[in-house]
Amino acid sequence: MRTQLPPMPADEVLTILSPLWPDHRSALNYGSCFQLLVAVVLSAQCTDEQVNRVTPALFAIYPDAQALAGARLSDVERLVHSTGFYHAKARNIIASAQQIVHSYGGAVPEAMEALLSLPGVGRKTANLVRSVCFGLPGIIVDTHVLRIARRLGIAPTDDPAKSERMIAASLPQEQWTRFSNVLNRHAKYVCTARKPHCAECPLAMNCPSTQPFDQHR
DNA sequence: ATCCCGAGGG
DNA sequence: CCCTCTGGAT
Repeated sequence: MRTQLPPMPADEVLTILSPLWPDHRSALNYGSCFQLLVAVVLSAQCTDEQVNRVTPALFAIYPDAQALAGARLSDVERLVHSTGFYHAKARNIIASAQQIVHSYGGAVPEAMEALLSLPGVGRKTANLVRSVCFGLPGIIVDTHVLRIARRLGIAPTDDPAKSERMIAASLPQEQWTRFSNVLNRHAKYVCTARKPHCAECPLAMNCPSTQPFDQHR
């Protein structure tokens, strides 16, 4: 009964949504590239707001890689507890800090392979840090971008790595970062996971996932 | 009760 | 590819 629409071209989606989300800076609070890296690692399965609640105390005690590299696990665990996955996150940010100090002279590296070698840093975190700190292009596939790209038919997959490749292939490199940030915002606030606000979405008319009276995956 | 601004391990 | 890790939001 539902008419199946073809997927919208990625550049067309970006053209329509871009004016609606002019402010594309991260909602995370940080005072340096290292602090951003830590904040992004902490944001896994957690809201930015919750991360921003714990980072002031964390960064007051451990402002840089040097300081965090010498931290005690139990102290860091207590500080990041409310962000969830606290054991792994605490262990990972300490180990990453140690690796940054010992292998990269205390500065966050910009090479993709170097970032991916840091414990707790995957493609999403690496692409975001490269984008914000170094102005390098990358598709930042978080759960929001993954969901909206799937719904729009731009990247019909649940595999983030595959999604990243599909989106990258459908856009010129100079639009990668902008696409990531605009789609993240739109997915977070309009094309939401639980109850998408299709009535307020300028793409609804051409979206393969829009159903009569809303309601869908 | 179920889901969520990831990554690592089996 | 699947599973697990966690607290907080809904």
